[in-house]
Formats: sequence, C-alpha cells, structure tokens
Amino acid sequence: MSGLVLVIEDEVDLATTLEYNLRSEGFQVRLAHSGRQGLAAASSDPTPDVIVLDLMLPDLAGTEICRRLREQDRTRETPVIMCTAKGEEIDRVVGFEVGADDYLVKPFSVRELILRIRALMRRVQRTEGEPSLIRFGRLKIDRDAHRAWVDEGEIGLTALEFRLLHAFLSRRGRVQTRDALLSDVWGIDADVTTRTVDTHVKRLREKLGDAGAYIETLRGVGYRFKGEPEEAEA
Amino acid sequence: MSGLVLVIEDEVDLATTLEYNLRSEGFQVRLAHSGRQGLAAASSDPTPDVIVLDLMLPDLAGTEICRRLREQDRTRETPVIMCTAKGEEIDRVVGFEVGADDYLVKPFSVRELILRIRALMRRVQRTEGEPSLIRFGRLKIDRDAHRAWVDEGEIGLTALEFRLLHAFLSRRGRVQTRDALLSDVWGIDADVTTRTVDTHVKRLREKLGDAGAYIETLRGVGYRFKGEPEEAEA
DNA sequence: CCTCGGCGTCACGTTCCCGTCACCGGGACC
DNA sequence: GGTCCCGGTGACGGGAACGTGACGCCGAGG
Repeated sequence: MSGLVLVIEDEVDLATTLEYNLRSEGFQVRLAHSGRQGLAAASSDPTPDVIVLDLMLPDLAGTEICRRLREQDRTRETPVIMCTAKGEEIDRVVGFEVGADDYLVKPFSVRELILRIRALMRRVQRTEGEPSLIRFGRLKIDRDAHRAWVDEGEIGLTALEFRLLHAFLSRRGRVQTRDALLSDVWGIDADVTTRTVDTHVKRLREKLGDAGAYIETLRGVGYRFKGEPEEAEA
Repeated sequence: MSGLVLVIEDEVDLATTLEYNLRSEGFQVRLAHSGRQGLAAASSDPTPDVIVLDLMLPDLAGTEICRRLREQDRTRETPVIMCTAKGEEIDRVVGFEVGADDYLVKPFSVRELILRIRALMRRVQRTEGEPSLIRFGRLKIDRDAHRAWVDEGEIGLTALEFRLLHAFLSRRGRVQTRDALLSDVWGIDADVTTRTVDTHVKRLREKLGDAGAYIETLRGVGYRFKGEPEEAEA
C-alpha cells in the first residue's frame, strides 16, 4: 500500500527530511513550501492520498488552507494531518471546524507520522468501494481475505504470488513489461533481476494449473493476462 | 441513520463545538457538563444511542461513570466512546476493562469521532436484541463482561488479549496486517514494535488452546481469523 | 518494601520463500 | 535447416519472517 503524500512545510530542511524518510518507506512525495503552492499541489493530478500540513506558513494560515481544501470537490475527502510547533497551542475549536483528520505536535518522530499516514490511508481505502472479490473465468481472488481459488478449489499462494496475480488481474488484456511488473509488484526500489519475474510467473502458472494458460508470454515484450476468459479455449 | 448522542464534557466550548458539528451531521445531541449530570442524562427518556464521555471530569472519574452506566439496565447496552487527553493512556486499559466500546485521544478530529459514532451505531443496530455474546465454533466471548470461553471453560484473558481477540472476531475472514492491528488494538499513538503483535498473538493462541488454530498466519502479510469454524476441521 | 502480573523487547532457532544461476528447448528470422 | 536469443525450468543458497522462551520494566496491591 504505497501512496502519494503531499507535504506542505516551509522549513526546507524539515521538508527534505520528511521527503527522504517517506520515500524510503515506499511513499511517493510531493513537496510545497508555501500555502498557495500547497493548495495548487493538492488539486493537481494525481491528487494526493494524504496531506501533511504545517500550521505556520509564511503566506496562509494552515487552518485557512484546510478550509479551502474542504471547499473543493477534488480535495474534500483527502485526509489532512496538521503539524503544530510546540508551544503554539492549537485552537482546537478552529481545528475541528475546518476538518483536519489528525494532529501532530512538533517535534514529532517520523515513525509516528508514518504510522498515522498509514492509518488514514487504511481508513480511506476501507470506505472506498472497489470490490474485494475479483472473478475471471475459473479464477477467483479475494483481496480482503487474501485467498485465491481455481474452480472452487482454494490454492495457496505466497504474498508475492498473490500480488503478482492481482497485478495481472487488474490489468487484464494489457501487456506488462517485466520492468513494469517489477515496479508494481516488487516496488520502486526493487533491486532485482528482470529474470526473477520469469521464475515467479512460472511458479504462479504451476499453482494455477490449467488456469495458468490465462497468462500469455509475448516474446520480446513481456506478459499479458487474457482480456476475456473465453480466449483460453481457443 | 440519525440518532441521539449524549456528550459528557466539562469544557463548555469543546462541548459546544461537538454539538454543532454533530447536529450538522444529522445527529440529535444532548449535552452534560459534569459526571452526575451525565449519568442523569444517560438514563432519561429517550435514552441516547451513543455516549461520548470525557475521562477527566470535575466530579466523577470517567471510569466510574462507565461502571455505573454498566450497572443500570437502561444504559447497559449503550455504546460509550471515551475521550482522554494525551498522557492519560494508562486509563485506556482501565477504560476497556470497565466496558467502554471505543476511545479517542485528544486532540481528535470531529470527522474521526463521527466515523466512530456511526460505526458503533451500526454495530448496535446489528446486534440489538441479541445478547452481547459472540459465538464462533468452540469459542464464546461476552463483550460487556469481558469474559471468554473455549468449550464452556472460561479462560482468563488480559485486557489487551481480549481486545486483540475481539478485533480478530469482528474481522473474521479478513487479513489483518500488523500495522492495522497495532492501530486498532493498541491505538494509533502506540509506540510499539510490530513484533510485539507476534508475542501477543502467541500468548492468545496459548490461552485459546486448540481453538488457537482459528488464528492463521499469512507469511509476509499478517494474521487472519478463520471465516467459518468448520475450516478448522479441514 | 517486596511481590506479582502484564506488557514490550530481544535473541535465537527454524522454516520456507525468494532471487539467482546454469542449462535447455524452441520460436524467429535468415 | 541453422543460428541466435529469449524464455522455461530445476536446483540451490541466503535470508527474511515468524515462533518461542526469557528478561526487564513498571504499576498495583499487599
């Protein structure tokens, strides 16, 4: 579960530290060093999944930014974590009214921030529909339960195999280069040979049995999961 | 789904803010600014659907109020959300022991509070009329009494173990990552290693005996409580 | 002051998953 | 048909992930 985090913070070195730490945790990061910049960054594509917002900014107050975020459809549902320097007592009432989702008091630990970001993302993800059951021909996977079946018989997949299968299923019909699979399934900073993909595709095909034929090899390009189940019959 | 929320909170401006926000979300609100007032308000008609309770009150401790609420038939089943200032986290454990249903650490956001109120209302609505007992195969737990049995034999669980078991039971069949368990069972601001989860799962399995097999380990993912008791036989 | 229970952490052992390599087999193109 | 690679395949070593027992801390209660 990676995601895009927007950090609105005018202290450049603090912002950079956060950026570094968040990236090393697998998040994508967008920085903004002023309020106006932050507002623009919040509503540009792709919209961030979480916003970390400093209360004290040179041009706009954090509460004002929060209010404006809540006025726009694009950012209305985006969780906001407010940061306040120690001693500057938050006006809790104002904070509530503008709809921040969480608070941190400086100095805070990066660990703590990451925990809260993850928690907020989980919450949004949970309410955000996207059915957890995906069916495809004789195949069925349940993301919540982390289980997979072929013809009503459950097959035991490892964590990596499950992610790989899910990547295929959610991009069915489209070619996936090995590099694309590596960054999607293994992660951006994966230090792995492209041939590793082959091995895991093989293992996945084995476990899928006959349904392994859903995965096609495109010589010189990559892999493609069939677009329609019937194609397998051909 | 509107409902009546009783807010027991001595800080008048915070209480007023909550009242305003809850009303604008469609709830009816009743305010009480002291413990005694709150106890009276809790059992007067119509009885509230949810109670939001500050732990620090001028006259009575929040835990004491909670205890008394649980002693009265009229309020025994009413869900209670406890609010505690940061630093009083010891009381969190006590809070669950006296039968609070959820807690929030100040400063919290109104959106978070509303989400939790809705969740509790949904839960009550679903289980209303049924006893507070949850049965699952050879397992039985009583949420109000905080007791647990395996095969009609009671097992002594600590407060933490009980919450962990309850978290598993209420999300049965779905994978729980260690991070998710940490924020749900320990609280978002818990300063704890993810490996701590392992230890407590182990202790819980021990106490559950054979029924400990209900808790499955998914390597590289997290833990999953079985969806159906019969799966254990397989 | 001592003891005890609950909780978090650490270190160790084990399991099994993952990444790599080397060896083939079989298309693709001439 | 030959040659060149690309991908399938089996084996293997390292290490990540988990179970487990032990220890220390801290607050409660005597």
